[in-house]
Parts: sequence; C-alpha cells; structure tokens
Amino acid sequence: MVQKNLNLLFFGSSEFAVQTLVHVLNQSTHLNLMGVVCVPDRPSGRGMKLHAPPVKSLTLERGIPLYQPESLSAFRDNLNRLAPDIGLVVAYGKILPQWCFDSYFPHGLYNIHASLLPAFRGASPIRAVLKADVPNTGLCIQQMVYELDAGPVWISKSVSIPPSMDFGQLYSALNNCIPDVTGQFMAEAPPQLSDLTVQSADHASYCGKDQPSDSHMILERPETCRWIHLRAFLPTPGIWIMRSKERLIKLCKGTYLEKTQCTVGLILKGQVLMLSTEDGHLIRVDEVQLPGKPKVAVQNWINGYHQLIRTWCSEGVIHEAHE
RNA sequence: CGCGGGGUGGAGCAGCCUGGUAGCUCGUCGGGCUCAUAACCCGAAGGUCGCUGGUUCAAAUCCAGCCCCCGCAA
Repeated sequence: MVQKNLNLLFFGSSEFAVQTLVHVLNQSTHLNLMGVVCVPDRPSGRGMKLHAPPVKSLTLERGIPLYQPESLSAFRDNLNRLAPDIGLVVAYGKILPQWCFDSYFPHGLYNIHASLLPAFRGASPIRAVLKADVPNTGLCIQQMVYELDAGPVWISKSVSIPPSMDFGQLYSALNNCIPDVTGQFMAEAPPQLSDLTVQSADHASYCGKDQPSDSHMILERPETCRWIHLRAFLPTPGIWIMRSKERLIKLCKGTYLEKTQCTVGLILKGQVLMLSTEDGHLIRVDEVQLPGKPKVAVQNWINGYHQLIRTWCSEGVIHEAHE
C-alpha cells in the first residue's frame, strides 16, 4: 500500500511526550516530522530558575525545528506557513483552540491518552485510575475533537493492574506500550473512518489535577491511610506522613508485601519499617526522606535517627512490633 | 533577588546556641563464643569537621564570601 507523504507536527512537553517522540524519530514512514511544539520555558524549581520542558533538549539535539509559543494564537502565523497535514498531541499542557481543528490539520489531530477512553478523561489519568481501584487501564489514540478527550478512539491497548501495583510500576507498564501504539500511528495514520470507534458519552468519567494534599497521610485520620489511594503517589512524588499540619517523614519507595490484619500505621520490626493500611495491606518501606534532607534507605535512616525513632515510638507515631 | 533546611571517618546522624581531648548506630578488618548465623562479646583501622578568608591564646563551633545537596512554593 502506497501512502502519500504527510507532514507531521508534534505537540508535547513532559516526560511521557519524550518517550513518544523517541519512537516517532526512530521510525521513518510516510509521516515526516516537520516540527515540535512545546510549552515555553518557565521559572520553576528552587530559586525560580528557568526550566525547559523535557522534550526541548531532545528536539534540539536532533536538529528539529522547535516552537514554544506562549499561546496558540501566537502560533497561528507559523501554522499558516508550515501547513501541517496531521498532528500528534501527547502531554502538551495546553488546550488547543477550536480554530486549530477547523482550519488546519486536514488529516486530523490525534492524541495519546493514558486511559481506556471514555473512562478517565482529563489531566492526570494514571493516578486517577489507581485511586479508582479498577482492574485495568491502557493507552488510547483518539482522533481529537474540541471537547476534551471526547474524540473517536482509533487504537487502544490494555494493561492490567494487580493490587500490588504502584504508580511507578503502572507508569512503566504504560510506557512500554508507547512503542507499539506510536509505531502503529506512524505506520498507518491517518486511520480509515471504519477504524474509529465513537466514545459512549454515557460511560465517560473525568479526572482533575492532583492536589498536593492528596499525597498526604494524616495520622489523625486513618481514612487517609488506604493503599488503594496512597499507591498512586509511590515512588513519585512520595507520601508525606503528617501529624496534623506537621510533615514528619516522606515515604519514597515501598514494596507491597501482603494482605494483613495489623493495626493501621507505621510498624517497626527490628530493622524493617512497614506501613499497614486501613484497607488491610502491608507495605515494606524501603526509602524515606525527612524534611530538608536527601532520600535515604530505611536501613540508614534507622541507624542515624535513634533518638527521633525513640521519641516517635513513645508518641505512638511508630508502633514497635516484636517477634 | 520567592520561603526554608543541610554539608562531620565508607553509610546515616549527634556535637554548634553557651569556642578548649572527634561522639552515636551501622559497615569494614582482626580475635572470641557457637553446630551455625545477618545474633552476641572483645579489639583495630579509618576524619585537614564542604572551600576560602576573618575574629581569638584557641574555631566543627562565632563572622563574611563562595561551591554543592535537599524540603516547600510555582
């Protein structure tokens, strides 16, 4: 089958977009990557220094034209000049305006979304899926329409979620699907009308952005200590264990052990620190971080903070378990 | 100039306020106990206390500048 060469414009900013872009670059097909659009560098991080989106360096390295418009309307002149045939949008970070769909991209705009649409439309599907405790999720390529994540679905790939899975594991499982999905896109885009499945709006669900406080486990409130919820924040950004408003310690890495009946909370057994959750799961804590300190292996933390641990044991922050 | 914490043998920490002998838990090496051990007992090695300058009889400790790391906040 001979397909006409099409000019592809890629929209993406974050880490997920980088993975996709790698596979776009590695494949030479009838799609010709003419440029990459990402959000502008922003002052962020410590000291409010200017930071570039992860996609930027890869794009420049490969000598591909990079655009960082402040807003899409500022980009309209470029669109007129470039006249892209088709677009791929992955974790771009901005909503494309109506006129983008109306006047440009004659072969359509496509978006890779990290859920099985129509479930979990919106900003942070991966965490939302974990918190919702559903048995599986996946990646979708949808043909974009102006309404957010509501376009007909072209390609979808499913990933199952065992109870032990945390965010890091699900993220890499989804990441492993990117080559597949991107490969099919590069080889076959644009899809035939018959390849598209219209989303059932009745089954749609939505997720918003995460609040920082979502990743807090508050000692006074056992309902904040549920594995199904907390696993969405391991290993990044980690779980702050709070006593009221005070940050005590952050859990950075954990390993799922088993179902359990233990009392809820932190349990210290010899040199092993564990977290027993309200929904009956036992997690071994592998890496922790105190405010203002680097991440350390639990073993080292226990070696260095005898006094703090003693205090916390007597205050009931940590329960000591004996053989 | 967004706010804040920190840099001490190989690891993680205490000591700093109130200058005066380098401390704790581990690890490493040697020895002992033991059927045996990641357990226990005894001993040893290993540090110009981030860098530079200042104050002082004397600085890990007080002052100034610089480098690096981290938590918030975005």
